[in-house]
Amino acid sequence: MTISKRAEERSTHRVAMFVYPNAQILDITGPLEVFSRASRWIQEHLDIECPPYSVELVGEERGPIRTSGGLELVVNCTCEELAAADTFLVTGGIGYSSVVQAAGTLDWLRKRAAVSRRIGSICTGSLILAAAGLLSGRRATTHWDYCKNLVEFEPDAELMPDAIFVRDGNIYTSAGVTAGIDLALAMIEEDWGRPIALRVAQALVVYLVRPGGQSQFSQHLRAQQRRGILAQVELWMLEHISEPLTVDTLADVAGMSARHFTRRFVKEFGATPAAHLADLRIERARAMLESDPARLLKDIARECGFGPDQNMRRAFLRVLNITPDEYRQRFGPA
DNA sequence: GCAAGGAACCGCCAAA
DNA sequence: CTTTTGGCGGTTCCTT
Repeated sequence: MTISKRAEERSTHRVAMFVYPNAQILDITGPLEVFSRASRWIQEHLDIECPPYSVELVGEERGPIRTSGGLELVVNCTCEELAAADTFLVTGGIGYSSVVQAAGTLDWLRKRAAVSRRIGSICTGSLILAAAGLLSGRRATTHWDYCKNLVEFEPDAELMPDAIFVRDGNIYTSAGVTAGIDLALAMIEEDWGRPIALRVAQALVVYLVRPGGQSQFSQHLRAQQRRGILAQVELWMLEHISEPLTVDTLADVAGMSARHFTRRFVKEFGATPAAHLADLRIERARAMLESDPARLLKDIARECGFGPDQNMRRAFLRVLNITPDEYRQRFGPA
């Protein structure tokens, strides 16, 4: 078993999670569970003296806070009290809207970011990082329904709307709710290597069934709800997705010139024809990876219109920041 | 991982 | 005059 350098250090890494009233309970408990379970597993199996991770909840004040689900959590460390944390995570939830207006808190967050090894956010926590100016010039993601807000807070961020999580330097952002679990697993993989992260993930899958990923929003359903010639073209694309499709072909189907078709398409879908086609193909491939563990990647690639499986791999990395194989291991049947 | 060729994209301009 | 549409050419991006 290969263990990264960091594993040989005999200190406990502090993971601080910034929470606030009306934070989303799963954003907090998901990563918390991953880090504590990993900590126990690593200490037990690698015979390490002190636990590799300790997690604490940090907030404006000590004491109970009510999460958006109505449950109370106890903040055991205030912002002022927090010593240097190795990993600093900002949770999401509807309460984010108050946090982004608190200049003092944002200022404090900037200072934490400067002294932490890595900063992460879950769900709408990305908007808090954006408001603090920490995502300027960075690739980032957030909950699919809040992508617009992220761009408003930080126009200089390079938004990756479909990614499960995105790492840019020492800043990690993740998509909605359960993606926080994937984020925590990625950090454990970085610290301890892939085999251990996978063992922790396997242990967790037993308890955590992924309740909501962006892939559950079927583009086919959305296409059927749209109206107009471009919607018909989109349905045609879905029906012919395994074939090689060019902009010229699609423009013919729409009965327009390629130039005009592209213009109309971008206006309607917010993406260029090729980019949207890639999204449709990736969604089809994701569904296959999630449901069919036996199907070969090269067959999935062909059926989804990627051609050789290298093309699918590149498309996955480009859009989701993860390879098809890794996607299957994380989200395929346990 | 790299180079070459091709496809996609986009700004610009003109015509209807 | 504005809006819609199509063509051209340079640049970027992707596939092979």
